[in-house]
Amino acid sequence: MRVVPSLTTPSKRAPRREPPSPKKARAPEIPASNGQVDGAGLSEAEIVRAAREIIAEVGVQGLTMRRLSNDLGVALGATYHHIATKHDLLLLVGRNLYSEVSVFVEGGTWDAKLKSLMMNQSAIIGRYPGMGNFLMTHVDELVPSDLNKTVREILVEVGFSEREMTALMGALFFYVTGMSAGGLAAATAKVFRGRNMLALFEDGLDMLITGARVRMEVDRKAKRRAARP
Amino acid sequence: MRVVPSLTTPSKRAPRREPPSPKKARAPEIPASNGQVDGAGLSEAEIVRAAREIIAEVGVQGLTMRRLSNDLGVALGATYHHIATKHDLLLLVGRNLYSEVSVFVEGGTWDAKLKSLMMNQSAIIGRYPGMGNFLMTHVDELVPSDLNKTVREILVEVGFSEREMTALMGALFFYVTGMSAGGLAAATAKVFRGRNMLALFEDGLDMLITGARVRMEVDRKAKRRAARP
DNA sequence: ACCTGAACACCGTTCAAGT
DNA sequence: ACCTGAACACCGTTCAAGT
Repeated sequence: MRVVPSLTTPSKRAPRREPPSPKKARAPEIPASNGQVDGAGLSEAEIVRAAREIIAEVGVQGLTMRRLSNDLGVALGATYHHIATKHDLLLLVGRNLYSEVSVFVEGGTWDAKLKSLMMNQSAIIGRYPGMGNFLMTHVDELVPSDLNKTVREILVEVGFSEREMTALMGALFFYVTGMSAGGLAAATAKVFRGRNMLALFEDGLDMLITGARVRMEVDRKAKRRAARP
Repeated sequence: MRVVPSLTTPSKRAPRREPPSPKKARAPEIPASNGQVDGAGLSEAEIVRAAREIIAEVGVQGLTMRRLSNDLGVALGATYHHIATKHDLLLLVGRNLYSEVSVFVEGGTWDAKLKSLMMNQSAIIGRYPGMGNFLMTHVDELVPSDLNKTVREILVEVGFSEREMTALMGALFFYVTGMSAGGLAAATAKVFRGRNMLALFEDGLDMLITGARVRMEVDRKAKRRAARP
């Protein structure tokens, strides 16, 4: 799975991309009043879309500002006119991915909802090799995300204290993102020798949620007792 | 904390390292019968030690094969004569770190032992910026480690089933390593706005272990019931 | 404002040549 | 066997110059 850049790979570069066409071949449209026609000129959204495509194919490591520009049909400098650094671009991609996770929340009970959300997140991030890794190291630059808010609402409603909630959210984030980044991807991993990685992922998730429930209930009881005279 | 390579940093390189001295200044010793005197000539162990030093100072990103060679007082090619790739070097460093985690296990009960082990791991890995991140993505190339075996023994002894154990170990790994890599490092992170990151780390750990205990006990009872006529 | 072409200062990795 | 010097094929980022 992992490409070790060594003797075995004579040239890392793909056979050769199509030469930089003088723009995306698209019907010339009447310039809209906002001055930004869909597809005419580079837009942040278009760059992010192209970046996602590349990452899905060759991972974050394979995403190169040059290759990105090539796919967009522009010179390297043009891309840099819209995005300051590769780091910024990955941040945009990350936010873009998170916005897709919380669209549909399945399940009735809070834990079912939470679980579906997390499985969803892992599935989406897992599709983009190297992204989980990046997200992990840059949590602080990525929140608050929509997903974050959604999870928060679910937990507050069932009576989680701020402290327990924060702990659970942190644990969930690192477990899910880490699994998507490292474990789930390598299905043949020997760490969890035995079977089905997805089943193991679910087991761990259940474990975490169970622990959170127990602690939450203990916390609740303690509060009720304190409230009684 | 994070160095964004941009305008603000005119030159990423440090002021200038000492010029490559014609070898580590050390007393010439009688060549031992195994042909490998301590410090004479490069050894894998010495390279790993130097690499750890650099990573501790400037992170995995700052670890450069050139800088490493410079610190070792040899040419770039010399380092490559002992280590095939940077990837391999990081693997060696990772294993080296893990070997230090499981040296002392504190606590009497299994969960206390487990917790001390995990806190220990997080402390060690947290000292080497970027390592957690690397370990995360290369779990499969790093096990079985001593730490892995130690944890396994603890869990088997208290009666964890293979399945529950694997799930817990996976969850622990990603939680602890992820936290060390992303959350714990950025003490000023807004994600866990509020307070003490270390306390939150402990809360999450407790949550995870609690969940594991509950599931383990349920599993045990089910087995006992099945055994009864 | 937006884009091109070309450069700068790095990387990891390889390799002929020396001892 | 072990090491040096120098190269190769990349990177991310910048920037004068064009339109």
